[in-house]
Amino acid sequence: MELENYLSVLNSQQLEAVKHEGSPLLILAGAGSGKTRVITTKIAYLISKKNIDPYRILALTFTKKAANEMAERARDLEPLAVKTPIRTFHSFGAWFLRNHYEEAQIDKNFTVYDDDDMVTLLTKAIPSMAKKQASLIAHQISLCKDYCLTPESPDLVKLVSDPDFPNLYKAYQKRLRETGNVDFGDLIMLPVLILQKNEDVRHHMYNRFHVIMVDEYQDSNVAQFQLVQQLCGPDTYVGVVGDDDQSIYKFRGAEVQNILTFQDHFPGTKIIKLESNYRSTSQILKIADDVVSHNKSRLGKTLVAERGNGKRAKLVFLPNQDDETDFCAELIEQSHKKGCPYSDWAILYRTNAQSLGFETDFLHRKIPYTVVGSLKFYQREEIKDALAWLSFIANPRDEIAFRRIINKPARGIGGVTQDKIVAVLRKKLLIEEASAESETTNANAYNLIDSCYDALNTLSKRANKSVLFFVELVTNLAKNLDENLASAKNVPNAAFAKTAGETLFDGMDLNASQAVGNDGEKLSGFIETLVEKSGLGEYHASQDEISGTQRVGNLQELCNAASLYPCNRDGLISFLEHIELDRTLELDDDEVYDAVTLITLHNTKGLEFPRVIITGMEKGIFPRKDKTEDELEEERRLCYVGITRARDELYLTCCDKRRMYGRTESMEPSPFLLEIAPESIDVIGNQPNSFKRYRKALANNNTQILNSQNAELAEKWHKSVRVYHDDYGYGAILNAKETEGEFVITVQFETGAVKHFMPEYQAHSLMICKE
DNA sequence: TCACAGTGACTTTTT
DNA sequence: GTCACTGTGA
Repeated sequence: MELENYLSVLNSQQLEAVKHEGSPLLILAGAGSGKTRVITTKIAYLISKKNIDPYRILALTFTKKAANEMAERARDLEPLAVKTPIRTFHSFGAWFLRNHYEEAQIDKNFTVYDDDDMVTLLTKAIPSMAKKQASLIAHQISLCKDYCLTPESPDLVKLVSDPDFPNLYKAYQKRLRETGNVDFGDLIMLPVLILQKNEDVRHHMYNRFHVIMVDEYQDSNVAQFQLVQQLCGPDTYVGVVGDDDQSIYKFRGAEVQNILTFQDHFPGTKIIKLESNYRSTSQILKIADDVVSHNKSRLGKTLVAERGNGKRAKLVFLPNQDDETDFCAELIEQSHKKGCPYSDWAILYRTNAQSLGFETDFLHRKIPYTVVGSLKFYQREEIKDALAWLSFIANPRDEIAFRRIINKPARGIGGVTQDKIVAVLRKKLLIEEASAESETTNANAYNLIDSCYDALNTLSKRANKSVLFFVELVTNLAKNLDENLASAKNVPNAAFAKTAGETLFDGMDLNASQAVGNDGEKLSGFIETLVEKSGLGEYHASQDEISGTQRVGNLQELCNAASLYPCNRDGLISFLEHIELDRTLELDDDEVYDAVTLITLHNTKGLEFPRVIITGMEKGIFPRKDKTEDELEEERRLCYVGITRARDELYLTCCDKRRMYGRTESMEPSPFLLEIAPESIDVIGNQPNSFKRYRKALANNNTQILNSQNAELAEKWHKSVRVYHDDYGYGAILNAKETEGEFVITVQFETGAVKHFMPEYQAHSLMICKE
């Protein structure tokens, strides 16, 4: 279809946003208002109508899924958009660092440490630290990096008050640099620091990117904001899209201020609001609005439904979680019998753990499903082992990977021996640092293989033999990979060599999964060899026999995932990077089939489904227990996100009892359920008493009341009830409402005095008079 | 250095 | 109920 036709289907605000130029642009886009359409159309428009080189447009998103979808849609509109880098923030950061590894003082072949690796590294950097404390510190370090604060930043104390923390952070950074690797936070923070310091790099970026677009801007953190800021030169066009009501990543450093103060940082910003919702029916939107309107801190906007009234949503009360599973399964089975595809359905939950019950039941009933965003696969021991091998071959200074693989299967190389070898490496690095030879760190840098050799004569006879065996194993495997390099040298660039109008040798196009030739050796073959030769295969096969697990099968799965990558170092690095930046296991294309989606609420951002069931709508689960007022608002936004994923049908389920920690607990309905106006939703099943009481109070016009405990009080202490107080005598209730979570009544006494009480705490002095 | 058994902690949410 | 960590004995 011609672009004109695409422009003609846009509403006036969308069209304005697409055509806007000349100043920074902030699009405030409600859920389902077609913001992805606006971004993709804008990209196509810039390329075909404004003659912008597709290479010079950069689009940034938060998840791989969103990036892929955006790329696909842009390409459909304008084939040249295939050259436009549409990336996640983190994959952009990784690309940037591969091109500037020297400035960043990291290894060219760096890999990315995840949270677990951070914790392990911390315990090695500071041996006295217990694991629990290490997790806390690791989390705090991540948060600091989200705010782009180095150990030297004076603002560090604002985030973490512990006076010892800067030193811990510093020690961690030093150890991390020694490995040559980076963590997630570095992928954003290091580029910012380099750009701030280095004018040449900055100008290079100004030349490289003339247009920068950011999606889901409400979830950007301070570091990401600074990155965008640094990338923008005086002539760069910047456009961001976001919705403050959908900001759900504060816990990870997301800063709503970024969207609220965008205009201050980018003067002359044009703001365009998109308030027409093309996704959900108005019944569903009404519920979403009922809930989110209880938030105090929001810009405030009202979505207008463009899709008619639709079906009423249903609130379903169920005895326990098994009934919840059954209810969902039967609902889906029935609709499937009537011809509705499984893929119309999505089951949403607050925590990953909740997927388990659905998985087992669906397996049993033969309902096909996919679990989206589950990290489980890459958390499996055997997968971590294989990935550690790959990481170590990619970067032999990777201490964490080294420790993981050197003694697995057991070769008699324990912690003491490992420490010795690592100490040799660290000593050497220290000497190098002192003699300032750091420029030569990369190509033939001293690594753990070298230090293994150097440590040999200090080891016991047994350890000596094992270490020798290990280093030879690694060397041989690495040779395997490097020999392939010669034959497959040009494979990665081949796919682009012909199409590139202008060649930019910065690897931004390098997408291994597209670039592997049909005939070239595949990386999967290498991994198979590795699994066999390293003894991992045998080791895990025996584990399978002992406990009936599927480890060998999982390892095979990992090999399959690598089949799209060429068998050389570049292929290995891109494979690892791909996995590190997107832990969700992708299905092979031919395996895409009709299935129910099981997904956490967080993961649904940017997605939509015809039929949605939000499960576990119980206090303590959703919202989670011990939330402060601010966090409660974020949970409420999460609820809003969940509701607005639904196109046509919405179900909310709430259980009376739920098994937790192996115990069965009695649950209360989620306060969010109480916020939905009774006329907006049909109720099915046995309403809990607290819920009934609340609704009754609501009917008595006590609309203020939020929590069910107070609803109980409100039933007794409502307006115009006569009371007697020990000190003030007789009176009548003027007003009853909830203030800051407490139930407060106002009483007019016969003496004329007006007093406020919390009846909950006045049982001894205040009583209701019988009529 | 390793295997096993007992204990305790535990569940957010993700790139 | 499950998983991971710790300490003990071989």
